[in-house]
Amino acid sequence: MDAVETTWAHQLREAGLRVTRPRLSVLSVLADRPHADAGTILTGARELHPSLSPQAVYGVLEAFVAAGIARRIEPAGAPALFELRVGDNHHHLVCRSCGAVADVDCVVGAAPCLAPSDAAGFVVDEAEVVFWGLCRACQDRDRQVADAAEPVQLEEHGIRGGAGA
Amino acid sequence: MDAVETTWAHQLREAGLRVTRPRLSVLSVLADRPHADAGTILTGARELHPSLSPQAVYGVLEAFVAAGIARRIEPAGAPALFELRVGDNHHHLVCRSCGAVADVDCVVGAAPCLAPSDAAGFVVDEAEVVFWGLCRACQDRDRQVADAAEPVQLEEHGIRGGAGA
DNA sequence: TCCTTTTCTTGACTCGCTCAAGACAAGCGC
DNA sequence: GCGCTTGTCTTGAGCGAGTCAAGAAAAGGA
Repeated sequence: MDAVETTWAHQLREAGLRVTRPRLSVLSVLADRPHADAGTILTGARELHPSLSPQAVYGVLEAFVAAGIARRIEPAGAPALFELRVGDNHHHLVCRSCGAVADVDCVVGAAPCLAPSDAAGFVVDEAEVVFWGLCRACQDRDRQVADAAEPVQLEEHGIRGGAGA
Repeated sequence: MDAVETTWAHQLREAGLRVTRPRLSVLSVLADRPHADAGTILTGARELHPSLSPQAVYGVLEAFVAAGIARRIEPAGAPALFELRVGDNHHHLVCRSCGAVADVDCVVGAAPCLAPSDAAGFVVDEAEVVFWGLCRACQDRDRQVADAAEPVQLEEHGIRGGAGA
């Protein structure tokens, strides 16, 4: 176990979790790729632990989320993504075209960073903010396509319709 | 066809869609129940059109969303919900316990009503805000359970963990 | 009324995820 | 270092939401 794995092992024990190879593999993948989905995590973790099963990944991720080591985000129309960045209060930018996700720092800092104008009797503990748009790579690609063939509709980027918010 | 259906028929034609019984049935259910999922819509619409197929409902809803008649919302961990309220700029309150959804007016009004502090090269066109919490009914039920048996953890309400936003 | 085009029905299928049972291994006490 | 307890992982089945494709049916203009 190298220095990084020792740190992770310590973090797992701190959270009351046992230190196992599947867990270290998943941590390694998550550290490499923030915002990975379960499938990506499985593929990556299998490079370190070839016999790893999909169910083990789901179990590990659930344990991480419960222990506060990882955070689960679920953009509409996409499988759940997982990230190690927890504890701070940040939001996400999601590309409508390729699904790329980027972090945005919250200007307020503490959760919930927003309060609804009228809570309709709800006790609100979290405000989840997702910014939908087009990432730089997809903008560039669109420009190239538009230059090559004039009559191109930008409409096709809509993963979903809906009013803005 | 009654007066309400005539209005809907007009709205469908305005949007360039043909007027069909499945579409009128779905509109009727959506008018009755804002924030209904595809299954609920199917069940409701079958009261008016018994032979309606699930795929027809998906097709109708997709056509409505594309035409701007309906809006699709997808709270994390729940099937997609549909609502007729479009065009204005509002957000949603979601109950972690029972999944109930309520509308909240946006104080800003125009989309996107928020701008990320650093857009990381993204062109943002929409900010989606979901407030997570506990609805009044679930709060009441919890209080009753807590009164009946003292040592009750409120933890079990978490549909998902994760840091606040 | 006919004809074209859109829409709906039928049926098979994919994907993301969950559940259950038994095998396995981490880590504690000795 | 060894055995035991208990949490974790593997194996395999299954579920719900949603998609895809092809042919039948119906809307609506000529």
